[in-house]
Amino acid sequence: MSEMKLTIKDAATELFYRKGYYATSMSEIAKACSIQKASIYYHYESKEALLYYIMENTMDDLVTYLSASIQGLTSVEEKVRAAVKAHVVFHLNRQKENFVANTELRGLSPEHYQDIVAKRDAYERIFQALLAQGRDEGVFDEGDVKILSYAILALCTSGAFWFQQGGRLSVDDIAEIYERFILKGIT
Amino acid sequence: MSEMKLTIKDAATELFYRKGYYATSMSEIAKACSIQKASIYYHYESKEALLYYIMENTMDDLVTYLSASIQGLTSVEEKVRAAVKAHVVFHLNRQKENFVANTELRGLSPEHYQDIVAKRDAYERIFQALLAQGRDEGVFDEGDVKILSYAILALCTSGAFWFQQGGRLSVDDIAEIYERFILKGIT
DNA sequence: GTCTATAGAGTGATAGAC
DNA sequence: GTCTATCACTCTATAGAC
Repeated sequence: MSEMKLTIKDAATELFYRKGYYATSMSEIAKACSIQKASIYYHYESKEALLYYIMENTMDDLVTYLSASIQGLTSVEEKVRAAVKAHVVFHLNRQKENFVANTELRGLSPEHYQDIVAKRDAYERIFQALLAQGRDEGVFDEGDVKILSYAILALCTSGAFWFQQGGRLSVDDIAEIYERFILKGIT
Repeated sequence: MSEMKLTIKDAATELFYRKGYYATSMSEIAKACSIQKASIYYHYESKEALLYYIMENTMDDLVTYLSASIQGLTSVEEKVRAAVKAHVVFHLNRQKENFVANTELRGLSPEHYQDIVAKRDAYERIFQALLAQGRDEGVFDEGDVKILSYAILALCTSGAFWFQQGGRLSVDDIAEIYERFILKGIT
């Protein structure tokens, strides 16, 4: 990826995060990069392609990070703990792009929308499989696995909506609070 | 409130929910009401005023509903249970306007934004006071009251993002799942 | 209260020079 | 790769007739 292509992506992420996708114009993105708006179209086909590009990268990295975080662990409880921690850490460390990926789905074309939702569903299924395994092994409570997974992910994602870098609590502090809360809730 | 004013509000709520505030035009709202877009301005000063009106009503009703739901209860655990249930039930029964109130804050003018955020903060403080009371009485675990309140509210609000009327689970089913999960998490 | 007509500004995207 | 210029369109909002 060329330097300017990356600069544009970062500027767009920041603006989509702060103002929203529809409220952000190509002129504003261009201004943030000190180029003309026409120049963006050399790097990206359209505004929607730019949004898709941000989301696609975020989702792919998220799945990769989660998979790496639970690999090698043996007990299902360990795995869920690690998965929760990974989700929280990823969402807080890459707060802006995750916020965009979670709130601007409606900005995508139907094809791109389907693509991102498919990635999100695959990601959710990893959590659902762990919850089902824990339930079957008798480690976790009975409970509706789908609803529980939605609850856990919504909870862990919500940090990205209010977290402030350099604030009172560190990323690890917050990850630990959520981890304890969730494990108590399901075991 | 006149009949047409209400019709416009409902149509706008539906469209803001489905397409988002910025992606919805006054023409679309007008079309959904079978009037011309200019006629909307007889009832509402601007598009932003319409958004504010929706949010203000929702927040005021939410606070009223919560207050009524916990009034008369004595133990702090009872109160938290009732508060959680009230929050979930309100958000599922009035799903669309709650979704809008939670996702379109950036569409408001600075003054209106402050106003709605103040209402939201006041609402959150009711939960925070209950959590602090429970912690002081030794009924609940030690824990960061602010972070916990954000977690609980994000969790209970998230139902409004995926809930489908007439689906597999009823409003009461979901309220009960969340209630159990949260009470186990904090006690 | 609702209409038609339009002002006035901004939008995403493209053409073609350099 | 970036620029200037512009197209074609949409948007919110207003003026004034009825």
